[in-house]
Amino acid sequence: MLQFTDSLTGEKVEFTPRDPGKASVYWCGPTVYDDPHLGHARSTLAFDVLVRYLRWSGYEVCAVSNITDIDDKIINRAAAEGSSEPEVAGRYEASFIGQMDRLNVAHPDLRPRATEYVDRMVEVISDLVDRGMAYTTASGVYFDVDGLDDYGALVGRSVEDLREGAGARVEVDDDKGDPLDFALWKAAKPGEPTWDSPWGPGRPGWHIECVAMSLHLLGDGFDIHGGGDDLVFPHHENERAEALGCDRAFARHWIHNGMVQVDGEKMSKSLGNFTTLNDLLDTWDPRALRLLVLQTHYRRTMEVGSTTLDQSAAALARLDKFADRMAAADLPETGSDADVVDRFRSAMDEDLGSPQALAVIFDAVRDANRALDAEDDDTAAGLHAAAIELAGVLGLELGAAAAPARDVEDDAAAAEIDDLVDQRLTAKAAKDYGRADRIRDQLTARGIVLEDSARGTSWHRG
RNA sequence: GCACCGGUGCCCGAGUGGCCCAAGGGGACGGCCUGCAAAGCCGUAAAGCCGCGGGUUCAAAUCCCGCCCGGUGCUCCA
Repeated sequence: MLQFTDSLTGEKVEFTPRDPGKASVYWCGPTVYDDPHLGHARSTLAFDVLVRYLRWSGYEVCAVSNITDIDDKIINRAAAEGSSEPEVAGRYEASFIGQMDRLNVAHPDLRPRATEYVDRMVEVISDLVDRGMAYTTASGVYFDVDGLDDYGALVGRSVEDLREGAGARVEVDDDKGDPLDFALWKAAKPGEPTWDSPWGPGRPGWHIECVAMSLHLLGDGFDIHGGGDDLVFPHHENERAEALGCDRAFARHWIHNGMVQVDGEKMSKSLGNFTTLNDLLDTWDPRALRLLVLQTHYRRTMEVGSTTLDQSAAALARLDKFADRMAAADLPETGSDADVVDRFRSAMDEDLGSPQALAVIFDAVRDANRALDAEDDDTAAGLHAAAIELAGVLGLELGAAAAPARDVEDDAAAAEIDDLVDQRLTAKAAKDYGRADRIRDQLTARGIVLEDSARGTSWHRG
């Protein structure tokens, strides 16, 4: 039985879905104003694994993740580059999806866009106004935090506490009755995209889109709402306030993933330790990043850097070699080793313990290799099947065939290298090892690594 | 400043009262393989006590208090 930490209570809860056998999951997708970064990757991977695991566990899952395609930053970007908001949003939505595809992230069942939900947002806001939970000013419509008993419950702070912090740091907007109140609808400003509303032309505030979309697509009291830790406040707190302000049951459970650090520091553009995902995935196999993410528990802060990526790439290479070795061994067809599967399930059921789950897989790999060495093909087959199946549950496909295609080598250079490799083999056959080694050294100096095997010699760039 | 989260071997990182004299991965070392290597497989060592100082307990990496360090949040960043 799956248990996970519900960030609303901070306690582990047993997952008991609203509808038996079904799981409804919503997590916050990106605001598409720039290329995705490591943080997006980690968060998306975390929920990808959650969804995959729920499915594998037998749940019928409906997974929803949004695209926020209207927002201050998108407007600013469009203005800065002299293009339009839809153009900016479209470009970075495509960028996001493209990078997530490289990471083998399963597409959510539904991927709603904020701009497609403005009417429904207006409905939610109207409801809040009718119920006296929100008020109108010249600059827009604001949510009245005092109307809700447990505002601050998600972030674990009292209204007074939050107000103190807000008063200390935030410019209080004259229009707002309380510094904690937040905009549901922003009145139109020159040059900004606008939609019609009962309060005049304008655009939706933040937070509101996720409420409109999640409740519409998954229904009241859906199971799990997730996102990065940094969204807990104010984003998720405010979403919750909006839904509860309408007297509607919101997410039954909340799951938040930890942040990413680079070299022990906050990852940010200004620190210059920031690699775009795109560049990173050009340099490392996307599966190495997934493996790295899985090796850290999802709630913890994790370290990403060239060192840790290299380490994961090495581990991945071992898994690929394992898969290839077993595939070549012509093992009997068999199901996954039941004990390994059980241990994997125990690990994942315990707050999605992917690090331990991975340990189970690595143990199976070692044991399968040992079994194959001992010519115990039946044992090897069951362990191999389990390792492949369970890695798949985590979104990892193994084997050289699963690795991304390398850049096509320059034909002339490749032909020359092939020729040298042949010459070396000839020398070896003649037991002229001095010459064979000189050729190998020459190739090594060019960054070419040779691998001899019973089937001949292959080479790759080191 | 306030709040929350974290500090575990050379590195990444599990573990949150006894099953821990602490998983797994990387690296190191040794063996097998090889003409020798590389790759691969197997194995071994490595934390003198899990940031520092107190305390609770029969028992703590795990709970409490203080301190140091890192991160996140405090109006729009996953």
